[in-house]
Amino acid sequence: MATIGDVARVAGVSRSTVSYALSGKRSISPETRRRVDDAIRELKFTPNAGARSLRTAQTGVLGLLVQFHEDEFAPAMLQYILPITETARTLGYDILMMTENDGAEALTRAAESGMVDGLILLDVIDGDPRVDALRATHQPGVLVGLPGDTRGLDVVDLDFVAAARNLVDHLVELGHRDVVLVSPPRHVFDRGGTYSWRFRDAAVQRASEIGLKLTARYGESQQPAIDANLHEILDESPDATGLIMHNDASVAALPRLLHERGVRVPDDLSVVSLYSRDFARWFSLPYTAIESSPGLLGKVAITQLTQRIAHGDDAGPHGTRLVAAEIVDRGSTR
Amino acid sequence: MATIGDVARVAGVSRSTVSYALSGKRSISPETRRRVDDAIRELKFTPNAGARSLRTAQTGVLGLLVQFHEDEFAPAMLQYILPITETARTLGYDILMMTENDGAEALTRAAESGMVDGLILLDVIDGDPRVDALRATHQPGVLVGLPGDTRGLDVVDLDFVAAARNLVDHLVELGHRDVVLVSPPRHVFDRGGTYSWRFRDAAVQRASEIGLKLTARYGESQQPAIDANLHEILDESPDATGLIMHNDASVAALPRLLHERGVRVPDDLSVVSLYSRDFARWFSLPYTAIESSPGLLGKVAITQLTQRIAHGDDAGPHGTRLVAAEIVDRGSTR
DNA sequence: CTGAAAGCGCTTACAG
DNA sequence: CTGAAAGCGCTTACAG
Repeated sequence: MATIGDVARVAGVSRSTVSYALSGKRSISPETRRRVDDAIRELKFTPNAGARSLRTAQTGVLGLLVQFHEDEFAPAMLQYILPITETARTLGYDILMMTENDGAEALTRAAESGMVDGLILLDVIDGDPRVDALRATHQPGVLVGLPGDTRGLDVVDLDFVAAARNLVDHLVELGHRDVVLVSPPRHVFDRGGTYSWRFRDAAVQRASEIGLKLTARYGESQQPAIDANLHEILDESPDATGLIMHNDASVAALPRLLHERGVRVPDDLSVVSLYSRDFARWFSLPYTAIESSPGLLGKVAITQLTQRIAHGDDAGPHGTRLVAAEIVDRGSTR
Repeated sequence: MATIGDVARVAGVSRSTVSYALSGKRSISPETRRRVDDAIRELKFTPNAGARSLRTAQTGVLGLLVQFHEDEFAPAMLQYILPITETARTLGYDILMMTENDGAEALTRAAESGMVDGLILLDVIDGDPRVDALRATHQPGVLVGLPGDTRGLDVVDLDFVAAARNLVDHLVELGHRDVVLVSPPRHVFDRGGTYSWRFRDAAVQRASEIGLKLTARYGESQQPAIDANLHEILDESPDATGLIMHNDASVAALPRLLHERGVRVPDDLSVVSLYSRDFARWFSLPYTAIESSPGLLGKVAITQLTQRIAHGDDAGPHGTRLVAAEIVDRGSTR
């Protein structure tokens, strides 16, 4: 592998000139520039990342901390990972992906060893140990998912409160009076997945405000429990005319299950949910839904993080950005 | 951030002693060791990754090149990414994930800049430009997916030939005489996805050897084309009693579609396929299938790669490892 | 069992 | 417009 010294020798200039030609941080005569460029091309020179990061204390790498919970639906995670990786690259960063169970330890290791310039925490929950680890490192970081205590943190999440209200209003406007909500599994509530109760509590409150009967139930995330749970829920609310699905694994199973029960959508039952366009495509889901916007969330998160890396506290106050909840009408309600 | 010099000062020893205490490459007196360990703990010292990689020319990072084709089923990719990341960590490596469209350029950039010790190419096709780029870098690499020319390469893939034979034999043993195969979309064949024709050609050949009528059809990978395509295929082979699904997106849609058509499995139709246990779980797929073993493939690939990194050509001859195709009986045939 | 020193490949203040 | 030199934080041959 060629070094900057090799390039300097071939071009007949000093190493600093090669470095400045690369960075553009001072002006170079056209003739010198040409010779340097030729030498770089001839030697296929690429600056060594380790040396550069040692000198500049910048790596051009962001650490992405992904966690997989048994009670969550793994394929949904990919929707977030991909746009994050792509947005990062657009801004000149690569992604170091860390999937360890002990996310706090992984985060600390990446930060303390200077492997990354910043950190993205995916699927953050209330009381998430990674958040304490992030605070301890003094590294720039951004959370996707809202914890309880956000002091001093940059956070991005979907506006689940607005999402729940929108869906409730949508059904009420169509004349529904008896609706069932299928939430994430109870275990998600218990371990601090704030999106679960933010959505449910907002739906319950909105329903009571406008006189809708709303029955909130826990869903499941693993077969065969999903099917049994959905059958039970539907059996126990025979008069419900609307169904709000806030559960990835359950809504993915719903089309087949409703077909088995002979329930037609929207003729017999109006169904609304919350998921992304990609998710709808992968699972052939035909329901009107709040767009969960993983691509936008990833983009906002990475943009915020890179500005924090570049400007520190001058990038503005730390805070929470809730992405607006927009409804995509797929005709599954009436 | 504390440096090795800070630790040395606090412990009252030289920097080399701290370094050797860390690496264990020479013996240290118990008393010195204690003082060094105390200082490391006190200062929360973690060696700087950039400095270490500059000195040792080793990064402890592997580059993972992921590609997303429009004609493939994205959620299936996660099955490979996760076990690769986890196996790598077990062996002391982190994963730099690269998803650029121009995979060859990304690979070259990662390798030439010395960001990684080795490369994993996911979903390799025949004529894959990343393979040429890999050869040019002289970096250790492993391919998941079999290209046409494997000279000098370490390759890991599922044994699709054995998989196809197993499934054909399984159906024939049960007495089936007329079977339909749904392959990946035509576009996957055209762009060099060797798994598509390795599986199809082996199935066709095996069928002709043992006198089975086998109709091979192209599937689709995007709705609504998937449904239309499957309906057409089933309509045009009304006498077929068996169905071999070699198409992730189509098989994911099959349970609902068969239900809509009133086709019961296995009473009216025997169905076999090829996917992983995770995939079956995510999509509630009830079909007997060849286990595609993404976890095992990832593990074999990473193990092979790390040995190549450690021992170069002494790690044994370059070659192709085909993972055995095992059938998981889910009772969808008779 | 331990230390002083060289050097990995960059970037950048300093000097001209 | 350009160059010589220092130094980022490690590891390891060399010396004792």
